[in-house]
Amino acid sequence: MAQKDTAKSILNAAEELFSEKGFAETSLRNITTKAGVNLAAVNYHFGSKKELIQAVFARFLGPFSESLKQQLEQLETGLPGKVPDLQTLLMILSQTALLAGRDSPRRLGIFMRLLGLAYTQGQGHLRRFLQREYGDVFKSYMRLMSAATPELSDEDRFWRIHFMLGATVFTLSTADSLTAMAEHDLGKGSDITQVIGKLIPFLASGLNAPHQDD
Amino acid sequence: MAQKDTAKSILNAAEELFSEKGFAETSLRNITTKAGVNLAAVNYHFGSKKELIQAVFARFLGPFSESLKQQLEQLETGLPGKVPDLQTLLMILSQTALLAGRDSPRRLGIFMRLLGLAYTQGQGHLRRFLQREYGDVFKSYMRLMSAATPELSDEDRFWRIHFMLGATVFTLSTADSLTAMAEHDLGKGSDITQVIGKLIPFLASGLNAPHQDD
DNA sequence: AAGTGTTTCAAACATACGTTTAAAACGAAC
DNA sequence: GTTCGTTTTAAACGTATGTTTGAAACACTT
Repeated sequence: MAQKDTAKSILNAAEELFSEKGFAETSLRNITTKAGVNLAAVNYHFGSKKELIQAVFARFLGPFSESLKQQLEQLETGLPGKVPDLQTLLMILSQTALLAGRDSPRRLGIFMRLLGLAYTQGQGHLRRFLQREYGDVFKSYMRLMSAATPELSDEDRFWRIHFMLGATVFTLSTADSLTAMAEHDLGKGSDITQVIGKLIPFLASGLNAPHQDD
Repeated sequence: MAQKDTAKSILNAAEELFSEKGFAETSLRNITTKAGVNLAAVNYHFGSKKELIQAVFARFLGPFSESLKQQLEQLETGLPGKVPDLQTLLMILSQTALLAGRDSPRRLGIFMRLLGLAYTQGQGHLRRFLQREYGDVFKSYMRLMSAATPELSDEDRFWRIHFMLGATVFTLSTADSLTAMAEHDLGKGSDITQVIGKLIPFLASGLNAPHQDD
């Protein structure tokens, strides 16, 4: 193993272990053992466990948000003044995500699980980090989303977008257990691309559901 | 405080702290301090931290699953041979959940957050515990769900039900942060009952979305 | 009021954690 | 081949955790 590989091995091991067990339940000793490096290497290369967690997110979200930003700019210059189509917007997001996790088929699932953890688990520093680093692209996407659903009230749109977010994060993050269940119950497994293919019509239909008074 | 209150105070404190910070991040000292009881009380009353976690779930899920079982039996004897209606099934579930958390308005959100943690966080013992204790009612409900959506393929139904589950757990578990966001962004907050009111049409519409080939 | 089983308590236990240290090993430049 | 900055290593540090202990306090029956 060459010298620069240490940091990368740590990131690989951390990414996998965090997604399996959560942040607090994964010790630096777990990580360094799995990575085959010395315990002190984490603090040497990343400073602290918190910064390692952020680095794991940055390695995925950096390329992802960069790629998404490009796609969105391309969309806006391609159709100047035109309103984007909802299904298209969803497709762009899923394609970008699939592209960012293309190294291995499990990668996207792993990262979705991390994203879910970031939401549910304490880790206030992580939320602040994500907001600070990637808040802008997120807002851009939301603006387009609003333009694509002009018939929705702001309130309905707000809630339905979060319903979508929940369905996506939850199912993609547990995709491997779910495909195992599907395999067992129905004799039909699915890879993550197929799950996304099933997810999009569900989301599009839910987002466009008729308004219902309380 | 009377003597029997110790166990109850511990459960109350644990429920809240677990939902805020996760299981591993919440120490027994956190819990006993907040509960105003001695540290050793947890091990005396519950045996171990693991068993305390299970007890927190049992306190909510026991009444909930009992009540749901009753409702389902009532539904089947009320309409013998008849197929249940989807919207009705969703309503029953949400009403039962709201009823089980009626002590305080925050209770259901807190518990949903715990449920989300149970899924994402390691805690293998918890999943086994939940499966063993409440697997039967869950399966009954699923059977009715299948009967209510005969036009869906088993595969589509399987996935869409999990999409629903994800949207529900995610949004209800983060309901308080989301209502705060909604209040800030739109000037309109919502309590959890209203969120459920918005959720149900979204779910029903998503579940009945037209099938789309991969 | 004495006796008995239950519950509380302060203190200590062993263990695991994240982090720091100082020396050793390494790699590239001269 | 020596030097110098970088990286790795083994060991230790201080702190926090879950759990156990044995004595004290309590509630109830007789």
